[in-house]
Amino acid sequence: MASKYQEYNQLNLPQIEKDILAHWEEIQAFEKSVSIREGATPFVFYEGPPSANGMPGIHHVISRTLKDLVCRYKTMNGFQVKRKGGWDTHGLPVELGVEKMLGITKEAIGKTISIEDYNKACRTEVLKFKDKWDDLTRKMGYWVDLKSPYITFDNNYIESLWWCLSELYKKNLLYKSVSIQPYSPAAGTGLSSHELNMPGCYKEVKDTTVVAMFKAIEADNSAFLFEAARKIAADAEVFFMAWTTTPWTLPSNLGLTVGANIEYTLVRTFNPYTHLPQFVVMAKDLLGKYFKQEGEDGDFAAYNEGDKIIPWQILSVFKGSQLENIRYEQLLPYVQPESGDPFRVLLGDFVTTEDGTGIVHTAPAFGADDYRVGQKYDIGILTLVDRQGKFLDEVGEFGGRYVKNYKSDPEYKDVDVDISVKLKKENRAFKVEKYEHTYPHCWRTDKPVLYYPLDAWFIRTTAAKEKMVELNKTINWKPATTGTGRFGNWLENMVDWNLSRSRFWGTPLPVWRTVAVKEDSPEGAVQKCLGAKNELVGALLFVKKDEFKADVLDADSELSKRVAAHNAQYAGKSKEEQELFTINIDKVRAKIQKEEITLVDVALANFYLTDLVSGYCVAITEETLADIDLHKPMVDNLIFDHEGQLMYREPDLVDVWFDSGAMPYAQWHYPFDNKEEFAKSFPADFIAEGVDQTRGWFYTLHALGTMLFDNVAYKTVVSNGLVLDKNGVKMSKRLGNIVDPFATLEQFGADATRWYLVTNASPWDSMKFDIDGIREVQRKLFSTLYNTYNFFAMYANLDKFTFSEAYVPLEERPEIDRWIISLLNTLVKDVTGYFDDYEPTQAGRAIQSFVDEHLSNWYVRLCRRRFWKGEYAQDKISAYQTLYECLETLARLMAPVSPFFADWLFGNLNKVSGRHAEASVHHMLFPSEVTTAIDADLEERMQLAQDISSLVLSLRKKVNIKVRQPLQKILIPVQNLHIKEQIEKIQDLIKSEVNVKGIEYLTETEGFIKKKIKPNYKSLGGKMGAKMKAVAAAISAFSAADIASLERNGEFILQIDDEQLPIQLSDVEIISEDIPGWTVANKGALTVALDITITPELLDEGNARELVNRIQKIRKDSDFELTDRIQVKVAVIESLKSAIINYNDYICTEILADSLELVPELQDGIEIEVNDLTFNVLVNKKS
RNA sequence: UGAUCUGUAGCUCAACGGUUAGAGCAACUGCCUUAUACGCAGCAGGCUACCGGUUCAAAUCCGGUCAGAUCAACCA
Repeated sequence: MASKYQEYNQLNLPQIEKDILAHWEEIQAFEKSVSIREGATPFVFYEGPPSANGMPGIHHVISRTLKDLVCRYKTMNGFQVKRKGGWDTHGLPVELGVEKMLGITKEAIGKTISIEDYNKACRTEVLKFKDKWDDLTRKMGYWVDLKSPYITFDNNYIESLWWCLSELYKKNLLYKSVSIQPYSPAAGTGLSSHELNMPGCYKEVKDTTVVAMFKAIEADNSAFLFEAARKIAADAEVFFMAWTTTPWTLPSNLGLTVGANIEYTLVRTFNPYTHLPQFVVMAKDLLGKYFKQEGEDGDFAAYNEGDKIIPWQILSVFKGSQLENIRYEQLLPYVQPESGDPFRVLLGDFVTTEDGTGIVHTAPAFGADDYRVGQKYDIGILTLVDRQGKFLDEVGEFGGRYVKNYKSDPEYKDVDVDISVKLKKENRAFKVEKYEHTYPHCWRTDKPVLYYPLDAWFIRTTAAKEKMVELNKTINWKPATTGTGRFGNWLENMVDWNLSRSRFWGTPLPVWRTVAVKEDSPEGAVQKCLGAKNELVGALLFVKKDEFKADVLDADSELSKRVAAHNAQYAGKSKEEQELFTINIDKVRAKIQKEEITLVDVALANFYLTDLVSGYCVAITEETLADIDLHKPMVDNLIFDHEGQLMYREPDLVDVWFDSGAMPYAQWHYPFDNKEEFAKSFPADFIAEGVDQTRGWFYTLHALGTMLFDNVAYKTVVSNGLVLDKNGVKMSKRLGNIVDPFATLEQFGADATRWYLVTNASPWDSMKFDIDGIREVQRKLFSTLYNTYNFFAMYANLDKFTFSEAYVPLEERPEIDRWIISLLNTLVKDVTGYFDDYEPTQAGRAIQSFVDEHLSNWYVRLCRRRFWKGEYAQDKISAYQTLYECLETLARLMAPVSPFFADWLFGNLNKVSGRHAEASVHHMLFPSEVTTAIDADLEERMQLAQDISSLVLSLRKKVNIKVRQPLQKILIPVQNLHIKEQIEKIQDLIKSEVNVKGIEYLTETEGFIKKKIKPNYKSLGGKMGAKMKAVAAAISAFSAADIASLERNGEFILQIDDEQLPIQLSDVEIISEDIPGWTVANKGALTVALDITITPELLDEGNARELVNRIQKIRKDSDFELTDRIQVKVAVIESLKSAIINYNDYICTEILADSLELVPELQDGIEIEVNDLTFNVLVNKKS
């Protein structure tokens, strides 16, 4: 144990942190903080895995601070908080980074670079900055287990993911389906939503749009339309009008969708192009877009071609629901769908009347909504555009033409225009015009994207929607609005989760099928979904000889065996069939000798083993399982033999969000290992990430938790906002406004940075990061507290205070000690409440204001003398104990947010006092409030003391009398006895603080003091309601007599509009505004008057104090020790003579002088100035 | 385009529907200090983004508009 408190010259947070870090490592502080809670209730935390392929930024510091402080707080509350770290290692950002590094594009992968080499590059690249991340983690004081993190590319991790997928598969929640996805014909590839959201992808374009006319077919359900029309023209035809911005999708039209509750009209008019009489159906709300007001009910007979005003007339109005299933003639009858019942009117909830006609042209192949509603009504599908983006040959005169100018052909003619012209000519277009809107473009080719039907695997999240919504209600969201708003909304509008990614570096989908990779028509395919690695046993692995290092079966004989079995199937078949399907093993062997082609190529080439030309074929056994890497390309080379049919893996990878969403299970390699560990750690008590994860990690965790375990995955989730630069702009490399976290930590230290990030704004508000804010925190909080500690250390060392004396009972301590202890306990209560509520911002701010306003600038300032004057007796010990307790408690309160400084402070104190056995504050328990120490009255009167002092100081300033000049008295009018008693208890304090001799109270104030009355709106408002204004006016108009009457009787009857309204004393606030003849100041209801008469005695005392002040400065400038005794000579000045004589003792005591002499003249010495008089003093240290 | 969040002093943030919207930072003027810290007092600085509504009373509640941010997207 140290005998002295360490004293410091200057606060150096970064240095403190380096020392503490070393200390933590030495005592294994983090590991210990977990192990000492062995057996305690666990508090489960999940670490959202960061991706280490980018440098960490300052925004990572905020969310990690949040996570860390909660975990530390919970540990200090007695929970055991394990924190397994993790790395997110798959996914597009990694791949794009590698592509960029290698200077290649997606197309090159598998061609100029093997998938294997490419994935090898990803594997190393993804952890490129792991060291940097680890370094940041350490330096910022984030306690997380970095030694055994989960890594998403790990085989075990992937195996758990496979298990999850197979569970979903078993529950029929995993399925393959066509989905309409963004597709770039120019690049020949589907696009991820990420790619579609790259800046500049949505471009403003001008497209030719057309309102096409679909001819209704007369039948029972459409009779009501025709009836109305037939009254006017016996041969009337009725048309549905539908608008499209993509006329090229019209040949693929199979339906028209209307809103069930939208009102539609049948309108009689003329076609503006052909001028033929017409009966058309469209939404009532949109009539104004197509018909001029003046034409309504116009004269049809008088209409001539080319007339500007076209007459029109509403024949009937009806709901969209009445149109359901009415049939119409195909608009452009080039091709019919193979199945389904097309060309009907459908109902869809996505229809609006914001633009178009309220009738939506529906081509299931080219729109997600269209597809969905098409499925519902089984209208089939027509995909008349190929993957290059051109019409199929069957599409008549348009066959073979590109629907957009994908080849940058200068001669390109817009198909949309030609289709529109054709429709115009055929009397099938009502309006053709250019329309400007935004449309997504391929970021690579800059060409417009098509929505196109592509195969994909889905998780049927919609099946679990109800449950997910229900479970979400039990989650504690911070802030709550994110849970109900952004997240709740997202759940309500959920669609099935598209898992498929056509990439290379990721978790492979563990589904094998008996159909070749690119083969269509999967009808009758056999498929299986693996749920464990060992289910691969028995699969055949095709590899090049040097790729598989295991000691394997005789591959050749295995191959022969398989080929023989295969051929046996065709034993009884025709010769042609045998020739076509059986395999010549010798040919295969020959090819094996020469070529190196992977199995994927074979599979693509129709998977006949005759074309099998790769090197080796082995069957996987238990022994060789260990050598299987669960990534591409190896998994693609694994093939199952299903009764002679081969099963190939579905080529897709799984969305990386699945990786992270399954981390509660996969981090433990569940269910293969750690079953108990998992049971104890699911669900999480707490997670925290940025709001941008709402529909990412938060969603995938929730979805999988619900679908796999019928449970939430987390109980509390804190979503923090973004960190913006000081101008409110998102930080990005492009703008160069990234704040380097290392430089910040180096310069200001982690604690100041953490504190700033936590207290500046609520974590969920996006915050503008300004380095000056950190500087301020450092100065205001840490410097202040540091100085308070240093002040304590300095005197405690002199007095050898080590907290060895018995604890002085609170009731025996002076008022001010009890006050700060009371406040301290209030603080403990508040801070605990805030932390429990996941409101660290409020907690930090409360601590900050305690340190700054109360501890340093009131308690210490007022108690200074107690520390350096007088005997080492109860009062002094009480002061030391009080201050010590404040500092120690603060260290514990601050520990979650500023772990370094807190431990430093705690350590410094504890090393001397040895009060606690713990080697770190982080092993301590969080302080709990001592309710009995809280004294509301005491806190109130200290507030009064502070207010009164502040008022007196402002009065002094007004009349220009320095505080050092003592004054006789102050005068305080008091409304009631309680206030008077309160002030009396703290009057000594006020007197010394504002340097006055006495306080007088005015209780009988009537007639003497000028008073002002104000209505208390809050208490009156409820009673008076609408009469409030009149009441307030009446009260403001009170005379002094009225006020006196109210004060005397406690009640007053107001006369308002012949109504008598009683008011109570509590309904108003009465302020003593002025005391005639005195200098007065007010704050709220408090009034203080100051006697500014300076008697000769007071003047002497003031001068004496001035002199003390000057000599103290000399002592300090001369570098005397605090305890050095001195001798002083002063050159006499007449007006100061009496002061020096009368206050000689006082001065000597204050300046530790053995003698203070007046001499006529001084040659040497220092010139000083007191109240505009200059003279010399000589100060000598007594040797 | 939509959903969500945010918009208060030059800057960062406060303000149970209730008196004249407050603090800190920064600038200026003083004061206090045997704590290299700080504080106190004064002086400035505001159409609480804008427009409406509810209410005796709105920065606060409700609509709408605008701006910024995030996420999402099938937008005819």
